[in-house]
Amino acid sequence: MTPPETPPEDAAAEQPPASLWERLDRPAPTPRNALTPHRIAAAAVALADSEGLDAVTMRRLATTLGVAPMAAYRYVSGKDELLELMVDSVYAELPLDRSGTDWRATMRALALALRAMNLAHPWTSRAGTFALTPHQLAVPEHAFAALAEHGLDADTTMAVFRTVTDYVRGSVATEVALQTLQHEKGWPDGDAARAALAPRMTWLMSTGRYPAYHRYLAEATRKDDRDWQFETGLDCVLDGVAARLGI
Amino acid sequence: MTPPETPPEDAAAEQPPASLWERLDRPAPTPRNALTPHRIAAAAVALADSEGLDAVTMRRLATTLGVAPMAAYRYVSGKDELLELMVDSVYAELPLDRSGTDWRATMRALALALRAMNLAHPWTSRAGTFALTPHQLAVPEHAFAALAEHGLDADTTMAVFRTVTDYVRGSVATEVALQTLQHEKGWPDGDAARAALAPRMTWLMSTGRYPAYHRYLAEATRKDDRDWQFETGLDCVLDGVAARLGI
DNA sequence: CGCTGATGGATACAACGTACACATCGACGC
DNA sequence: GCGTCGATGTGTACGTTGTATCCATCAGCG
Repeated sequence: MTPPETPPEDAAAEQPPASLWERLDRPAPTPRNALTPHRIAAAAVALADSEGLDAVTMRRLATTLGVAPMAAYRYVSGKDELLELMVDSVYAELPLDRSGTDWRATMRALALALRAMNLAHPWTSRAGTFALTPHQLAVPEHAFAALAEHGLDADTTMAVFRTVTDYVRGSVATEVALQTLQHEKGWPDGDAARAALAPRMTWLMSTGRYPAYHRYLAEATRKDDRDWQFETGLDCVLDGVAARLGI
Repeated sequence: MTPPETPPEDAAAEQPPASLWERLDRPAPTPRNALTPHRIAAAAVALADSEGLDAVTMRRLATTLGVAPMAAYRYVSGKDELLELMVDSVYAELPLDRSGTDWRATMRALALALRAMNLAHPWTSRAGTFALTPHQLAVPEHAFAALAEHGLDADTTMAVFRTVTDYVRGSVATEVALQTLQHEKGWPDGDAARAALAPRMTWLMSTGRYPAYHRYLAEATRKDDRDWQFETGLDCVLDGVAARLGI
């Protein structure tokens, strides 16, 4: 969308315009009582948590900060950077304690933590595909450290990491999509959701094109046990990784 | 967002207003030379394929159809339904040939087909989280049929399906996010992307907080071999499923 | 005390989704 | 043959969004 990035660097410094994260690290030139990237991010995250990502509007955000609509643009180049900031601030909460346990326990704990994070902030699975922020980078760092002692080459290490986290990402995306739908339609639980979806589902089943799925609907008993579903899949993935890599 | 759905049903029929998919099945009451859901979906998909999901605007769409901005609303209740239609029409292309091969070959082929679909239509990983359309339902149906003969209970069957497809979804989401970024910034390949991201990355590495990741950057040789990455992870997942379920 | 650079405010614009009322056209009963 | 009617597409309009641009204000320093 934006043209290939040609900042006007004829005037003063010739370094690129000090990326968001560099600016963030210096302690703010004039610490009045005012706006900071952290305050902005915190407000945006709170808004997204309570009313969904669509409620995060530059104007809404400015209102909750008690500030004019354009004020935040002093700290964030646009909405994209705001989203990066939000995602990074959520990743900052991830518990990455490097206990002395083995790689499998570490990866399993990481997977559970990532899922918990995504369920607490459901909008991350829509916003945070890949942003390369400091706290996001801490995740592979953490995993690589745990995997380092097994003599895997770099590519295989990454493959292990990606396999596990990609499963988590996909699983959580599915889960969050359903949870979000339930939430915004006001269905209290899985039964209510199924009741609301029943007409559509009944019609689909009446076409006779989905006999196996029909059987599933009739026989399944853990349709709402998301924890079991997630961990069953996760253990399969970890088994597979362990077996294929001989660790 | 929308109030809990109270269609005005005092007038004529008292059945719910004939869902999108029911309307789609009857061959269209007056087949003039005109707009149909299929034409609309095809135009929208073409637009999204060539210029990204953000280019799919009710107005843009109307223009490419040679029609007034509001015309499509006769066939689609709003943009959400348009997205459903788009996603369904893309799933319709999925090759789901039920060859006589075993479950593992079927699931592997399904995973590869899903990935190919998502790479051909990168916007699906942003739009199509869970929509319950006819052609989407055909995917679990296909998988369940292949898994039926192994005596798994319904919940376990679903777990197998979800484990594999969730891995695919997550993996493809990562891949597409990067590909999209590259595309919209105009970077021709992975090296160009790394070059463009170098300032940010250099700064991150210079903090010294990511030694393991730094080592990965230096040593990895298959950073751009997405096929290898995907299939390695996929085979891990399939191994794990097979081992844990004894099949 | 007056200057300067940083901070926030005000105004404005194009583009978006979509509600609503209107025009037009094909088909069918008389 | 003709008038009627329902289905299909048009025109206009409103509220909301992201953001560019210019202006007011204030802190801190000489």
